[in-house]
Amino acid sequence: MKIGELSQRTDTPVRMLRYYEEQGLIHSERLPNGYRSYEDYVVDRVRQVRGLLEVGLPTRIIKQILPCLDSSRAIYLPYVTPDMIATLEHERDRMAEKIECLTKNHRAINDYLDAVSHEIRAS
Amino acid sequence: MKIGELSQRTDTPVRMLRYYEEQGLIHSERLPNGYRSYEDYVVDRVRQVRGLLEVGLPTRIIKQILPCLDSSRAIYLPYVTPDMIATLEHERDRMAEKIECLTKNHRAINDYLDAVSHEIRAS
DNA sequence: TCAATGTGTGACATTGGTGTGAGGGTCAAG
DNA sequence: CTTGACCCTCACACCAATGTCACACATTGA
Repeated sequence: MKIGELSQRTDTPVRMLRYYEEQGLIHSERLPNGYRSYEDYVVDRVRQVRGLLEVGLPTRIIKQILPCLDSSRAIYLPYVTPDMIATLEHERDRMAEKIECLTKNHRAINDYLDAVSHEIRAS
Repeated sequence: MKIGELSQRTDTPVRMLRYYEEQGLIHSERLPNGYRSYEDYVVDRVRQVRGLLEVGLPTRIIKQILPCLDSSRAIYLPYVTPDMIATLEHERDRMAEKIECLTKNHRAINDYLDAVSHEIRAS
């Protein structure tokens, strides 16, 4: 597919798709006329990238961890440096913290909304 | 307490504390000499603010939802505009999405690390 | 063929969170 | 009284993600 379709299917500005490519997060072939051409799996990848960006990971980190999250999961041992392991462990732990924070606040908002709706019903 | 202590206790640059105040996220009294003076509860609030910032919420939104997350939770009905409710519901839903995204990726990293450690043991 | 739409590159602007430094008060300890 | 640590304000700088615009070429449909 071309960039416009990918943009629609991922609800992502074309500008950003080119940026993600520049940052090494997604890959495209080129058609004879120079247009970018994407494989289907890129749709999911873009969604994943956006998700990770939204929870505060910078592209630098996303680029590092993405290969490890590929569903076609063969482990390329040469990639597995102690450095990489450390990064992954660190990011995993940070994710756990974020999950905790979000869960807590999510619950608090929910509780509040519940309380408000009761309040309103009572008035 | 003064800003330096708050900074230490929250592991937050002084610069940022002043910024959060400017954005209306925390509050300080002033000592006679002009120094900021914080109540104890601000420590928790700063931690909460930082947590929310880390998961990608802008200060503008944090400012809106913070009052609803106060543990001393009396509902001030005048604050409860339909607008506000909509914002809260929206942010709550976004949080749920983020939790899902983080959980998925957290698990994937963990699985990967597990697989790697087995791989290493086997080699 | 013409107009509209899509794509390419490149450059510049903006925004939000953050860093940093200047210049100047406050205060406690020596 | 001086020194050093802390605080104040203000301003400028930085970075990453994103927006926007200009200009050119490609494609497609009327």
